[in-house]
Amino acid sequence: MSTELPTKYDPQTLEPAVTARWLDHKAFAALPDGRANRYVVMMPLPNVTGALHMGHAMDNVMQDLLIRWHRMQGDNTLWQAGTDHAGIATQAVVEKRLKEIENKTRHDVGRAGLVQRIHDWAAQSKKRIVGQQQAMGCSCDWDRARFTMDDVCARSVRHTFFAMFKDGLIFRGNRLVNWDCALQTAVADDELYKATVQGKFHYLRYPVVAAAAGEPQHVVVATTRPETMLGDTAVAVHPEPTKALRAAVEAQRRTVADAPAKERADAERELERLEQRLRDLLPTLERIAQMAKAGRKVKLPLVDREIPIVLDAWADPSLGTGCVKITPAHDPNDYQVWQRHPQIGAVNVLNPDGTISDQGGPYRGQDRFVARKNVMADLERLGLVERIEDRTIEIDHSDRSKTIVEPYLSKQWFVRMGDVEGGVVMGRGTNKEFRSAGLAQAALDASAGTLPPFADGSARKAVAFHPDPERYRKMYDQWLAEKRDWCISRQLWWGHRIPVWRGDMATNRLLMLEPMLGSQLARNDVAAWVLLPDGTRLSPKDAFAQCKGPGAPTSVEVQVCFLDAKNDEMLGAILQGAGLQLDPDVLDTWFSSALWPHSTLGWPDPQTAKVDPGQTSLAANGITPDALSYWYPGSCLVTGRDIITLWVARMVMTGLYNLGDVPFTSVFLHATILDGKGERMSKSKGNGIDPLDIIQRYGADALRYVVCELQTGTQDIRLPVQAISPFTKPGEPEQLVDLATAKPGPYLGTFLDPATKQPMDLIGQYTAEGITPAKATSERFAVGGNFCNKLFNAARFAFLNLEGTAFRPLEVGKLPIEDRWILSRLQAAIASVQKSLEAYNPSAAIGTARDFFWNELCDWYLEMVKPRFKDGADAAGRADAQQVLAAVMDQTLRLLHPFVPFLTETLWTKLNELAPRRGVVTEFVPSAMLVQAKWPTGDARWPAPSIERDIASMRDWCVAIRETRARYQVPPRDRLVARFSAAGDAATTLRATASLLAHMSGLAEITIDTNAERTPDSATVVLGACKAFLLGVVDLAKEKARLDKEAEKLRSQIAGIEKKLGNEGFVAKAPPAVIEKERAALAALQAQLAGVEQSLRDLA
RNA sequence: GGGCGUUUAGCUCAGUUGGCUAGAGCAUCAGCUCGACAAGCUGAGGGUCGCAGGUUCGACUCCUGCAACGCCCA
Repeated sequence: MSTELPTKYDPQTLEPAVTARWLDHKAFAALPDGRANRYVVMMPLPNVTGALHMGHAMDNVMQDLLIRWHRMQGDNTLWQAGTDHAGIATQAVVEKRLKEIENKTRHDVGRAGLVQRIHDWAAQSKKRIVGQQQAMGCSCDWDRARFTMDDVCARSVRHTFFAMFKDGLIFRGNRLVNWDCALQTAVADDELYKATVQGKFHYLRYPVVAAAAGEPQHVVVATTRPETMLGDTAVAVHPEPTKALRAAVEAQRRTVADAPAKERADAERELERLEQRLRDLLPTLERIAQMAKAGRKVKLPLVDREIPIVLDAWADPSLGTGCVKITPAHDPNDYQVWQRHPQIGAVNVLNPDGTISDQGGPYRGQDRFVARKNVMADLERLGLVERIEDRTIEIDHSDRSKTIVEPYLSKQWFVRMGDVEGGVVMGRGTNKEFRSAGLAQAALDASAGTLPPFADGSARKAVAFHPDPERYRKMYDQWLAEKRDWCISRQLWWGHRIPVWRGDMATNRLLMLEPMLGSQLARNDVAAWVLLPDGTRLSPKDAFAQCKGPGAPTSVEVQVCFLDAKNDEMLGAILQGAGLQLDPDVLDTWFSSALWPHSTLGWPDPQTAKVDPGQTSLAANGITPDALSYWYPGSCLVTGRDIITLWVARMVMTGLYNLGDVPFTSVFLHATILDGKGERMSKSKGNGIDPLDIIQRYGADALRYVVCELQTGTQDIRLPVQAISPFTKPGEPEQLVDLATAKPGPYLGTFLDPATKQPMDLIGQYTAEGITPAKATSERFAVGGNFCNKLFNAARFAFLNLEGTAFRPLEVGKLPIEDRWILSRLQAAIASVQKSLEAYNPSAAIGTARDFFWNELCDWYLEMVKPRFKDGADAAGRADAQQVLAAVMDQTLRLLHPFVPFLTETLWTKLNELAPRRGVVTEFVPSAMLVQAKWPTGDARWPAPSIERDIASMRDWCVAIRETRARYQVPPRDRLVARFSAAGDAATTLRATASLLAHMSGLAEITIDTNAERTPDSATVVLGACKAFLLGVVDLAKEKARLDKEAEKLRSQIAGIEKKLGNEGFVAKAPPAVIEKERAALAALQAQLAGVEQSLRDLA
């Protein structure tokens, strides 16, 4: 297949052809083999909610960079691709579409119907995501791609849940959740946003029961949500109001004293307010605190319930009325109060749909906002409203439904993270089994390197973070150290269903069932618990024994989990008959994501792991080992730091729990992509741009180049984004609209075009609403396009001259100076790129590669060898030049391949045609495709420090001469005569490089003497102790002015160094090497100044 | 409220254990269509390193305080 390079760089035709070739040849396929060195990257699975944005592009490009680099280094490389079902986000999107398009709710289509629709949506989404990833050049083994709802993943979820449930690590408990009344599910904290709404602060009077003379008749409390009073179970007052208020006053006095002038007035007003309370409010509060100590109560109006007054520091005497109503089921702070005063209890007055529950007495069934009005009207009528204030309130809203969320007390499933009595067996039944105090502790030990050694005494590997190990480990450790239980249930239909049959059962019924159930519940693949009303958890065997005696509870809760999903049908029927139900909830998405590094490899048993048609089997085949034992534990996890707690920590925990080993040993945390305003790019904010937009305009290589360049260390990346206005008429110049300053349009992700005032849709979701879609772009990517264009053209030039290149072993020492120089620089560049990649610094790596390629290879070497390719040039010199150039191109393409794979792969094909055998001293290992070629290592025979110095000196002369030419406006084509005045080493170097210097700086003739004569029309170039006269250039006045300026600059530099050296402290205390360096610099500058001054005298 | 981070040229960012005149790309200006490349070549201009103190012979770098911005947790 002979390829003809087009005359212009065109990524739009070049890149799809390369993608097709890679995929046709299955170039990214991973298969276990005999290699001991493996490199495994588990892709942070994108959501099937929608398409990828630039943040994903960063994540994917970083992974591909590492993967291609390791693949070329000969590692057995697996990049495990896949997608996440993303429970709530996906269900919300599909439900929204169902409503919009068919005007149906999920209840209209039923659980199975909705799940089917989400599967259809997910399939579409997956296709789109994979398309994006392939366009970016992601070299994943697509035949191993997984979805978290696949059979292999579902089986892992089931096994993990079963084991944890059996170990007592999964339990059901009370929890205050953020309840989305529209979607009727709990939502996680990170699915909330705060919005300011106009609300009211209602002051309510609760009558004191049997108020004695001198006691207040009412306790006044304030609330923004008066309907929650129906669920009040106490009012709280501070245990020591005087002490607390005085402390607050003292603190405020100090604030006033320290306040800067502009804040003083405010601080003083606050102090005055507190002092006022000290006088007016304190006696009442003290009295109420006394009443609380005496166990007094207030009567909760409307529902006529007597509730206690409790002493709790949550009631702040400096705020509100100093007394707080306590609604444990509907407020996080009140929930905490309940934990401290368990006797007050909790009353849940809300139904899942946001209406008032049966507990709300007369208001039952009313929507919470309707009930709010009615409650207030009724209290008003009873004279129990003291006053109402207007107030703006920050309220949590659900990101998914955009409605106000309610704190809501409900039963949820949890994974116990804290330490457990007797510890937790990790990697049970494996040869890596060990015992940890608890799940979170195991993950903490993994980052600290304090996991116990393996049975054979070898150390267990730790997890390390890059590129800032301490900072990121701290984030990970701090979160884990809280060891907070992980809430894993979600009230959704989309996801892995919680595999537990549960229900309340009369105790005598349970005992009646013992003959039938007893043996089933004792099976190894059945885990069951019996919960007594006091919370005690018993095994069925213990329960059958204990519930027989007198005083046994009349009713118990039974929970049963089967290891094998098939048993949900067979044995489930029996349980259903006994009154148990399969839990309707599904698991948190992160539960299945946490298993990703081993579920995708077939855990718990790769031999029986089901794969889809066309997918690579995970089983051993008699020749090669199974996927799990070959690739687990993996190598590096590449992700953003926001996911350290949600995902990284949980993968480490489940890996240790299921397999007794960490899922990876390195975590590479890359930068977050921000928009032009410095806000995190995300789909839900509507500011995420599609990498395909960038690819369409600049090419995937350009995108990758810039993304690599942007990844420096820990610095987040600000990426100003413009919209390409879709309202430009054909023939008009394209209009770019800066999205950081554009006015937002009617929907999230839409903006107004300032020219036409029309809205445009940047996220492609509002075509139904009739909003014109617009592509995004960012001028930042032009840099990458420029680079690729340069690479393309440099290669084209090389290829013009490489026809008929042969390989024969060359002796480096006999090559011309420019060949030795470029090989020496190439060697240095390869070493430096390698070092930067090892340090997880792609920006430094691509920077070095670029500098080598552009500033050395293109700007100097290609120019320096041109004469050897001219017609009539010496044949042997030409052959050497061809061989060296082909070798340098070979190594450069290899070096650049992980960064810009498409273009380098294309050029590689052409290089293979022109120069199939290549090398300098020894022949390089050939490869049909660059993706599978060997990573360059350079050659220890290439470095030539003295030649690097000679060329550096030649370049200095060249730049100085060019500058002088530019200053005198000598036409570029004019060849000048130069006389150099130099002696010793400087003269030797000049002689060695004279012909190159003449070629590179446009000189027709060079003479070198110890004391060259200046002609009156010469411009003088001074470099160190040497001079050059450029003949026939000058007018005297201009030359004098130039030299004066130069002398002045030199004098100021000399003065600086002299001052430093004249400082006694410096000479006495600075290290000798530094002083010596300064002295040498001073001498060089003085010599140069002497030269300039001499030149000035010559002019006179 | 607690923790972490950032602040360097018009823009986006580098700057290693403190030590040459603080760098790069883009943008700007001047000149160049000379056989790979105008997405280019050659050259130039541009910075009180957020502010105020301190340590040191020497501070972009270390310490303290302040300010602005961002992220995470509550």
